[in-house]
Amino acid sequence: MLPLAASGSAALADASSADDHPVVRYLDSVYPLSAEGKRALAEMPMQLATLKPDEPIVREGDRPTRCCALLEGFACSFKITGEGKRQIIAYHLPGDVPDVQSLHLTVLDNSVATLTAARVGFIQHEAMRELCRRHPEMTDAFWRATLIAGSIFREWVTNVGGRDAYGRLAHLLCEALVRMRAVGLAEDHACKLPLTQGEIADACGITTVHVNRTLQELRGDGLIELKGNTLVALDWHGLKRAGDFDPTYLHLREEMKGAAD
Amino acid sequence: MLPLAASGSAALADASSADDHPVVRYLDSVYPLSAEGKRALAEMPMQLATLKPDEPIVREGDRPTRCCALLEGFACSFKITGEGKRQIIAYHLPGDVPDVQSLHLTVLDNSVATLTAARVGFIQHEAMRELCRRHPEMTDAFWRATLIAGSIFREWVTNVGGRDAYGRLAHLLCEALVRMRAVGLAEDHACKLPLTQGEIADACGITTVHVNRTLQELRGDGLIELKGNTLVALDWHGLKRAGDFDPTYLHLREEMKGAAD
DNA sequence: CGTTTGGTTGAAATGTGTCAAACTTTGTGG
DNA sequence: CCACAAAGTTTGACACATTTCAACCAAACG
Repeated sequence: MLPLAASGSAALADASSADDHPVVRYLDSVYPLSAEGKRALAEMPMQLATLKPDEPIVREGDRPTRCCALLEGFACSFKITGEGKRQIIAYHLPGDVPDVQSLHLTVLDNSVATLTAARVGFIQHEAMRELCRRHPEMTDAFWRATLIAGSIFREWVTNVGGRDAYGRLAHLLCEALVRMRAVGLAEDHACKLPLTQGEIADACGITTVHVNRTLQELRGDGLIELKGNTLVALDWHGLKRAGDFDPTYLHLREEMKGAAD
Repeated sequence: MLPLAASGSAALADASSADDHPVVRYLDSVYPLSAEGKRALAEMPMQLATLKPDEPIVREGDRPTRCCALLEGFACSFKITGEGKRQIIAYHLPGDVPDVQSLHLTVLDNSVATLTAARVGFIQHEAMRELCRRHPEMTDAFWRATLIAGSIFREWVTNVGGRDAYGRLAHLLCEALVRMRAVGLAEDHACKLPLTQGEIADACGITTVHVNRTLQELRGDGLIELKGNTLVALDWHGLKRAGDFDPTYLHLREEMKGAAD
């Protein structure tokens, strides 16, 4: 793991290849980039920040002048309902830019916070626009990334609206595994799951207590092993079946489809 | 109501002003268009079709070569879960293009069907791309419309995941009223609600029976009147409170914010 | 080592689902 | 225009999934 350096303002591109840049790696997996595109992206000036777990990044109602790229660690988008319940609406992996839409929608309609210790890079909207102007492929790449995020929202509506607790959890775990694999953070059918049961609960729209009981069911059925933040799908096909999981909605590129097997 | 003409292939722009075109009207409400932009949009060649209620338009898994513009009537996007449940993930009003994302994502991840009798226009992807090339403002307008749709998905995740049946229904009705008003299909706090209780149920992730009972609660609390497809918010502020409704997520333009009062 | 955070358990309360029937409205064809 | 069929709404009794609350346990941590 990279050391979590102190805050500062710098481009992330040093001697190392642009492919080491998490945003480059993710975006390239979504929409193949040219060498120049990658370099330009990696050389974007951004203000680096190191964050602790559970730290806010941006808040609902903000009118940001910059985007936030997640470089290392995990984060989530969420809303707080009137009764004070937190609904997690998306998980973010390294390379994600959770608030790209702030380029076009002035006021943020959800908050973003870290789940784990994280390193983020803030990129001025103007720099972003300049990049897209100079390298039209970047526009397409961000477009596609945004559309995929939208597709995931649709699937989440289906998940919380249409499946019971058992199915929701199974589906969530399937998605976690596939997305982790797609960015190289999982091997075979095991990965880190940097979530407490409470955070899983807030994403699935059920209680912590019920998450706990339902996870035990999944374990009892021999589908998963989950202890100390490590998730293993003992029976991948069974888990997919339980979660009614069809990875189409992730719109993986042909070469990455293997991540879903 | 316009007569539902037989299918055919034609531009919709005749002698009448471009502003009569539903897509022009909606897109302009999202992102103000120039006169030329409006004209170009209204003159887009499209294949017209007249559809009955509950007719499929496109299906999950399709790889469309054209987009579908809803010209008249109402439609919805949905997915079918493994247990055969239908989860409605979005309602579409006249002027919507429910599957714009098919321009960038080859395979559709949800189905679209009519709710009422409807008139739709199919537009070849190539024509769409040509339009955006010639009139960059159209790219921005469709972008913004897509982002707003994404924002609505986020709110729906919150709605089905974070609120009980009473709140979900209240929220849904608030959204319906505001969106209807924004496109001129509602006056004051009344509008047509072209949905059966079953269709409301499929959107909220609850049962038809429970929708029925909960609607009675809303009526009993003096919040709404709802009979024969006509919805009236008797107590708009009470309904907003009940649904924990904050219209920020609809990203209405300043001039349209009145639709939410 | 004590303190905190997250996980686990049990019993009772409750919201929502299920099933089956009756009722009402809408639409249609004779 | 009526009569009938079809579709949508309403009701009741009961089953069940999920919540609530409270307590206890285990692991992580300074």
